[in-house]
Amino acid sequence: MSRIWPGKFVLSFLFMHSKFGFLSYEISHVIRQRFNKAAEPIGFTHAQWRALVHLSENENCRQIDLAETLEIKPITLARQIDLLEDSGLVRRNKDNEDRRAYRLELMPKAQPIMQKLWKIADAVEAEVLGTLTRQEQKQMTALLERIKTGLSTKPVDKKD
Amino acid sequence: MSRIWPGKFVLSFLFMHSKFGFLSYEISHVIRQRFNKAAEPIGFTHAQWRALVHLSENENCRQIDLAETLEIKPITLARQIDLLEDSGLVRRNKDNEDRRAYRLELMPKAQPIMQKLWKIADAVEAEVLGTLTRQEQKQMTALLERIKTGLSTKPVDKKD
DNA sequence: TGATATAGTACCCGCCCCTTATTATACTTA
DNA sequence: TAAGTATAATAAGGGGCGGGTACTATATCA
Repeated sequence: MSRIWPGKFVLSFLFMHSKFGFLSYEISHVIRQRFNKAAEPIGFTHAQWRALVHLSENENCRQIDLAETLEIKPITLARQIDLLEDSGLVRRNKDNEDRRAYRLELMPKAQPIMQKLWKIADAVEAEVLGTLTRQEQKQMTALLERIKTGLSTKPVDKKD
Repeated sequence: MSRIWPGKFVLSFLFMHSKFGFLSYEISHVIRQRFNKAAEPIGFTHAQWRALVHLSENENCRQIDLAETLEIKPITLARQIDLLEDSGLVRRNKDNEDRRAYRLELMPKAQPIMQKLWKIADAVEAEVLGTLTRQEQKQMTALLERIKTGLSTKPVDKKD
C-alpha cells in the first residue's frame, strides 16, 4: 500500500471529478461580493440588480414570468420587487386582463441608477475576467449561454 | 423618437455589457439547488461538501488556511466545521506548534460519505454540462480555473 | 353552480455569509 | 522580562437570499 499521496482521500481525484460546480460557484460568489460592496452606497444588491436587468429586457411582464426567468420562486421575487418599489424604481400595475396579476413597470428613476450599476458590474467583470483575452471571454460566455439554455430545456425532474 | 425597441432601457444593451456574472451565478445556483436536494437525505449541504473536498485536498491544514481557500471568513468556516465535527467526519486536533490553532483531520467515516457525495456531484454536473462536448467542457473548466487563479493573485483592494 | 388552477403574498424557516468583539496564544521589541 | 501588537479561533447577533406552506382573490373549466 504505497502512501506517496499527501492525503487519504486524494485517490478520489484520480478519477478526475469535474470541478465545474465549485469553480462556477466560487467565481460568481466573488462577483456578487464585489458587486454588493460597490453597490451598497447606492443601496442595491446583486439580486435586485439581476431583477432590474431581466425586467428591462422584458418590460411590463408579470411577476411570475420574471420569477421564472430569474430561476427563483414567485415569493422570492416578490421581496425584491417590494424593495425596488420602495426605492421608486419599479411600479406594480394592475393587469387589465387578469386582475390577480401585476405588470411590472420600470420607472424613469431607474435609468440613471441602472447606468451606475452597469458601470459597477462592468468594472467587476473586467477585473474578474482580466486574465482572459477578449476572444476567450467571448468563448466562455458562449459556452455558459449554451449551458443555461440546456438547463431550461432539460428540467430537473418535473412530474407532469 | 423611434420606439422600435420593446423596452425603454434596452438601449443599454447595445453597448454589449457582458453577462458573465449573471450566467455564472445562475448556473452555479442551479447546481447548488440540485446538489442540495439530492444530498439532503445524507444530511449535508453544498457548503459542507465544498469544505470537505477542499480539506481532502489539503489535509491537516488550519482553519484559517482552509477558510482562505474557500474564500470565506474564518467564522463562516467554523460553523461548517462544527457541523462536520458533529457528524463525525472531521476532527479538530490541537496544533503542536501553535496552541491557538487547530489542524483539521478527515475521519475515516468521511470516506464513504464523500463517495456518495461525489456521485451526486458528478451526476448533477453531467446533467448540467450535458449540452457541451467533452472537449468544450474541458475548455471551459480550464478557462474558469484561470479566472480563479487570477482572482487570488489580484485581490480586491486589500490595504496593507 | 362547483371544482380546480393560478397570481400574488403572509408567515415562518434555513442556509450562508458577514461584522464586531473577545479569548488565548504567539511574536516583537525595547 | 514586560508591553505592545498580531493572529487563530470563537461568540453574539444580524442580513441577504431563497424556499415551503397556506391563504386570498381571481380565472377557468365542467
